[in-house]
Amino acid sequence: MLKVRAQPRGRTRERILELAESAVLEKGFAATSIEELVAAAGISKSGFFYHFQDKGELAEALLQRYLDRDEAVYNDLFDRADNLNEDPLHGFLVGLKLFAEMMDDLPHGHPGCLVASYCYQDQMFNKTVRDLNAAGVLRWRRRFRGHFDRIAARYPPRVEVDLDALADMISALADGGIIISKVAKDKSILPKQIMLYREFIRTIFLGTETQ
Amino acid sequence: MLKVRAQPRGRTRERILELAESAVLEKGFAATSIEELVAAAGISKSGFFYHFQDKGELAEALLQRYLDRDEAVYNDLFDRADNLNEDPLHGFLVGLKLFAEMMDDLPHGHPGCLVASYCYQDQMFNKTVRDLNAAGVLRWRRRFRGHFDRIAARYPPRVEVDLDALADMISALADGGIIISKVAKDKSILPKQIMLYREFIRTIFLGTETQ
DNA sequence: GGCCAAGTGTACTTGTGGTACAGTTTTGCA
DNA sequence: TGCAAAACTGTACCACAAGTACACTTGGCC
Repeated sequence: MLKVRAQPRGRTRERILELAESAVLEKGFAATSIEELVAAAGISKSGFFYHFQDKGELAEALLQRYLDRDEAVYNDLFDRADNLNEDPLHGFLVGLKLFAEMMDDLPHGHPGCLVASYCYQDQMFNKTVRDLNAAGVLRWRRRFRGHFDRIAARYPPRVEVDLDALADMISALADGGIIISKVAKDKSILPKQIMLYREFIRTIFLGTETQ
Repeated sequence: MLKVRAQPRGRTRERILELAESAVLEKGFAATSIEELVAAAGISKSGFFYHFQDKGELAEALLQRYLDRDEAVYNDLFDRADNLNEDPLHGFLVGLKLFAEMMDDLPHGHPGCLVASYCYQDQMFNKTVRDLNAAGVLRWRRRFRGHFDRIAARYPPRVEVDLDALADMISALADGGIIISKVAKDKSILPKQIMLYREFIRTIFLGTETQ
């Protein structure tokens, strides 16, 4: 190596995580080699093992970072939407619209969901990572279930639905929408699915006769 | 090897494909080794390469088989439901219910969707495989779009929706539902999502006031 | 009794994960 | 300014799995 320059705290680790995330989303975890990561990050193999004990620790850090970021972004988005509006239903509908717009604004479409990626490589990971993944899904359910409880208190549902299932539906639709978008190479599919979900929520709590 | 017994035509190949499919759905394609497959199939490594030129050919055959089976199963299911009922809407609603029940009856939940698995390991595959995957998604869209055209002719939609997006929604929800089911380790999630979708279809074409 | 599908056996190359450890540079702080 | 700790580098290894190549063998069937 020509340049030998230690980075400020945490910088290199972040860079590795960033590179690893996109590689994992494109090829999967098993096919992402440490060697390609260190080459891209411009460090040596030893540098990698300075930051992570082994590849499994990378997997864990990667997912933890993803879940943390995800939660921060969507908490912010739905809180902002809620604060714009007194009514819980209309606040949530604004949130869903912002969500759809955010997905629409991604220049190359959504890069992929680590939870989904890990799900299809389950056996590669230890219990800690699998539990982390499960907790991520349940967190989404709880977040949206909270919205629906507040909404249902004011707007009795016009359709008989299980509110937990309705909360899971947004996770399923987002993960599925990402996949269909990626496979069909049409980035507009995901935001459209979010907007369809929004339409469903609207008819559940407001009915169809009000249109 | 102690036993040297050639199998009747196609038998061994099928066995490899069967073993490969479940292994790929559990660990991903890259992490599925040829060695473990041949060990499980009770043949030698050379035997594998007699049936498949390389690992890529296995990937292709695997996906092709999956898509063919998938199409046969769902064509049969929705055709049967349609023939039970004169009305296109009610026939389709019966089909969705059968679909949900089928998912509910799987003893260990849905084993996973190869399309989704391949999607998150995209860079591992050649163009043929990727095109095959995309064609699979478009086939689902066309199938359901056909249903909606027939339904909408008789029941003007009560909610403004894009029928192509509505057709994609079932693919997204199925793929997403599989993921959420697997990650949360709750096999009931997927059938519930299908039934929620069914409820959405019902309100779109019948409205909420008829309930 | 010969053909051919369906294999076996063996040897090889390459890539990857992981270990070990001594040395070097940079940063942050007092 | 000086020093300890952090953040690396370089080199040299090991074990093993993936994948390749190819000559050889077996058994069923017409």
